Amino acid sequence: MEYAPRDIEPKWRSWWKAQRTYEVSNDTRKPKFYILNMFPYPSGAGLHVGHPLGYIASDIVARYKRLNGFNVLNPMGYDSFGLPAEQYAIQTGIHPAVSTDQNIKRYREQLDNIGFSFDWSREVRTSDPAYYKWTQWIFMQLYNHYFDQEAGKALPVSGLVERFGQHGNAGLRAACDDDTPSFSAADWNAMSDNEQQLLLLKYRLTFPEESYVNWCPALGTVLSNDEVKDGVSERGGYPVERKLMKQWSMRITAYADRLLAGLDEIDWSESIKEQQRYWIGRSQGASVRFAVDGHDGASIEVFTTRVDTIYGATFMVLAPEHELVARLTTAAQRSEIDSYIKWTASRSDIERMAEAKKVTGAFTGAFAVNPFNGAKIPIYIADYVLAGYGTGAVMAVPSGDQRDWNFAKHFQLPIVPILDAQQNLDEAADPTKEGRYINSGLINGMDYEQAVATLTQWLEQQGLGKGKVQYKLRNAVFSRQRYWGEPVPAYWKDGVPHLIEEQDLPLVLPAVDKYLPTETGEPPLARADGWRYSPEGSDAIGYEYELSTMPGWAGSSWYFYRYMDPHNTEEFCSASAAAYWNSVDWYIGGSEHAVGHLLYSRFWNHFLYDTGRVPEREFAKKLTNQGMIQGRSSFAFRAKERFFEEYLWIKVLQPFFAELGPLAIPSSNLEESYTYDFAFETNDLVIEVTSWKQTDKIEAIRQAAEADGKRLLVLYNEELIENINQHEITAAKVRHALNSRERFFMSKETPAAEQLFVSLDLTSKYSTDCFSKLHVDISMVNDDVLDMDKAVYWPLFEKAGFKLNAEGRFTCSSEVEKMSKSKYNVVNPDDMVEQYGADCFRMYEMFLGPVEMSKPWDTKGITGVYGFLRKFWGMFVGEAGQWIVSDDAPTPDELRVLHTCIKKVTDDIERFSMNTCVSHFMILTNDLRTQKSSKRAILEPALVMLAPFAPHLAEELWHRMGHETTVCDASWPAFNAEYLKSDSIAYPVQINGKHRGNVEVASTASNADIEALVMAQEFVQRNLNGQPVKKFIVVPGRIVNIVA
RNA sequence: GCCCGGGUGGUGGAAUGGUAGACACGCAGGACUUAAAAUCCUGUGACCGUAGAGGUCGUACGGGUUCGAGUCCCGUCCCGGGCACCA
Repeated sequence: MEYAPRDIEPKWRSWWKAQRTYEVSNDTRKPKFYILNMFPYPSGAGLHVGHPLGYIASDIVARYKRLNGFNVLNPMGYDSFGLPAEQYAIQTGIHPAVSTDQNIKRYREQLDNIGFSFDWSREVRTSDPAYYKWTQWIFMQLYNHYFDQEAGKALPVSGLVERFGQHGNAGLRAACDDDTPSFSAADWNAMSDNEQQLLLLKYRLTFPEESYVNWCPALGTVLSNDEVKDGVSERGGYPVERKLMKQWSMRITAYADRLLAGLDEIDWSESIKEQQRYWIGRSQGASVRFAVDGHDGASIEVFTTRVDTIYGATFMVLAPEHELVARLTTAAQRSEIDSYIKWTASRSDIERMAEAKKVTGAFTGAFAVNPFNGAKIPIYIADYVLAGYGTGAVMAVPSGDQRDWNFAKHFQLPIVPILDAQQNLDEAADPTKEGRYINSGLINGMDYEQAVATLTQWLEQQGLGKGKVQYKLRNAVFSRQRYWGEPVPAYWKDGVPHLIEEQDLPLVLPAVDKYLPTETGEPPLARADGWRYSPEGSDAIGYEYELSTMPGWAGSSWYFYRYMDPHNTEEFCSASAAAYWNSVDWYIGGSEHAVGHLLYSRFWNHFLYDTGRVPEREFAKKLTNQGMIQGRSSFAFRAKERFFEEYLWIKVLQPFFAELGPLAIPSSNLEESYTYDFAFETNDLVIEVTSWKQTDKIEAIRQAAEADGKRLLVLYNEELIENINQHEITAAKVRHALNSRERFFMSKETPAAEQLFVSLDLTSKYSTDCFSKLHVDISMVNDDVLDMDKAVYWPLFEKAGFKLNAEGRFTCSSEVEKMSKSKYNVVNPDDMVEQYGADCFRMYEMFLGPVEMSKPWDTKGITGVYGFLRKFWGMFVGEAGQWIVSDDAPTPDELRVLHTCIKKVTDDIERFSMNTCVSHFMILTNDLRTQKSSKRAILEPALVMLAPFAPHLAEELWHRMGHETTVCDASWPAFNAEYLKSDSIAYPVQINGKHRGNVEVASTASNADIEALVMAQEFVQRNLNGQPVKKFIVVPGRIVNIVA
């Protein structure tokens, strides 16, 4: 009986469901293993073949670990808040919860089809109030904590209040806003309750603050930096402006040091760690205050990583947006500064990038005073200094910094060497730290270490600066002006935020009439009736809730804990569940989340760890990035107006021109230069090519022709289309008009075709602006040839004509790009599963190549995997459907084949090399079939090994073998090296590193035996050709190399 | 410009410093068939060669280390991804 996945797969899927095969208990003595996939956003497009790649690989690991005696947590859920559902709601009025629910159903069906071992009883959805109750709860914990630098961790704000009442904030080392004032206990106690609350916000780990955001008026929302591309929104391409808004913010900067240090503890890919390090951007240096000459009280603070170069600072540069610029600019320089500021404001990011090498700037007319030597140095502004980074000011040291050097050269500012080891300062800056300082007052003669210590100490004594560590990392904006997200559990009273009571959680999203911002620009939640909170003791009207919602990363920052204890109504996760599952052992997902999700999650996890709620500082021990599956897109070329002119010129009119002489030929500026498209020297006919819909144009040309005394032939594009594959017909029309005496020729019939597509291989004859390149659904294209029968039903090809190639076929071009519905290159797993079965689909996805690498999807090779599964099945079940597995004792050869496979597959799963596992199974099957072997002692272990890859087939054959419980609970076969031993070893023999032949040697042979045997070989002597042997190398079990 | 990947047959890819190209696709030839499909068998890096003898070249390019390099080191080029005047 043939292998029939269509019969066996649904059967076992429902059996697993009935048996609850994949439900996992928290209560077991078994060692645990927690494997996790990044959960998907359930988009309306459904699952495509790229999604399951990581899921299949992790499912194999999950099943493998289970076979090895682990209690495996392999959960799945949905990151179900998100913008697409909201956009859809705006367009259709359908509540995002409804469309999200539908999308999830579809995802679930597709996922179920592939036979994953997910424990669906633990599914989570971030948009479920029972889930986001705890997202809100964690938000409240963050609000109620501050980061104490002394303790190196988060502590309750209640402790802070107590401390303020007794000591003020003197001596407190805590993460806080830069503008936090110093105050005494008396100051504190004299404050009103509101004033105290506002001050506490400067310490809380989440807090509202005015911050610049990327505001997109068209979308009515705030976008993150990575949602903005080239100054417009990535989605929709709407303009984005910088706007100051009150936003909730997360004080992630408090954890910068720990987030950086934690990277050393975890087995994540180096590229992700590097990206996070860069994002955190720690730099150690000093802040120095420069007085401004003639402006008492004004000072400019700079941060420098090279305080040792301060004597070489010959000018200062401020960002154009720096707050002091207006004040410092002298009357004489004002117009220059104003025009520079105006110019920089007009420059797009792209321009700034493109001209990165160009030096621009303007002098303010003011001078700063170097605190060390009192030197007055000019203050410039330039847009290479960023307002948002550091203090927005740099002390420029042209001898040590190339950018400063360029600037100094351009504005003819002095370049002062400060180290005796600096070289060639005429040509470039030299950033060395070697040598001894010169021209450097206090530190002359010192080396780098001494200089930094001396200068920093001096600055601190003088109160002019201090050693400082600075991070690029900014606090994370946490508000979104959107509807479809978690409501923030806070309300506003007299301009001060307050949390709602814990017992009132979850704060459920209210109904709104529309999902758009209000007319006054408030977020959609402002539309909700009665969106107010009435705490105990307040009047019935209550206070307005926060109107913004949480960002997408809120719910995904802790979901890995919810899977451990998904139905807990008392806690986000019980201590016992967290203690058992501990943290994620292996996390798998795309690298695009490197600094979004993966950094914010680590931040929340550090916080939860500080408050004693989770057992580990880092939530995932190991992380692997799966590569992207790219799609192969197909494109058809649609003719533009210009094509028809070129077509007439090339295919139809050439002979006529040869005869009658061309007067006008098409060119790109044809319409302006010539009245008609074509005219002849010796015939009074003129030709116009245009669409039949252009009646006004045709009439105008007709009048012009009459006035000129020309006879006019109008050829419709549409009539050319109808005869596009037989240009003789058009030629005949031209011939007829040329020879006629009539004045005006125009087709009377209304053409049926409206657009023309041109086969790829014909397009090269025409100029490139003759065509638009349009995506064609890949289901209609086979080997770049368009299936015309299918194409006619496709909306793109409505009323279309096709110019076919010489073989009468229509070809398309193709490109590899990201798989996406809008590119019509999506391959849906359902079709593959339908045709070949889930097991085959799973194995083929693995067989494509290493999981971590991106690769284009190509279905061609799937028949190879299908053939393998049929052969494997065929070792158990005969052609007539009879069971052909015997209980005979296996031969040493069969055992050797089996154990080779056990070893390789075991090793390769551990190192996530699934493609080679599939190869090993193929080799095993090919070997056993050659030996006509069907013995239970061999096939049963092989079947268990195959089970993680092809679970349905394995379950079927496992039961046919007489087992009643699931193959998932079998035991992974143990490798026995004994079976691999053989009596002889075939040594490859190299002479001077070149392979010359093989020699079969007894495995017991000594090196001397081997040498004697090898030297006796005819091919060895022949290749040595009489040369003396200098060295004879035997690598035991591997190779022999003779050096001559 | 900086950081991280990667570059191996017609294609996807394999190879703890030890016979480069496993496994699969595709292609070619053959078997079965009236024929086709399916299936099975054989061959398949390039080149030279009278062969299934034998040989030369070959893992982006140029050097190096080594008995031996796709793999390690130095330099160059190209492709992909990320960041971008970060003081």
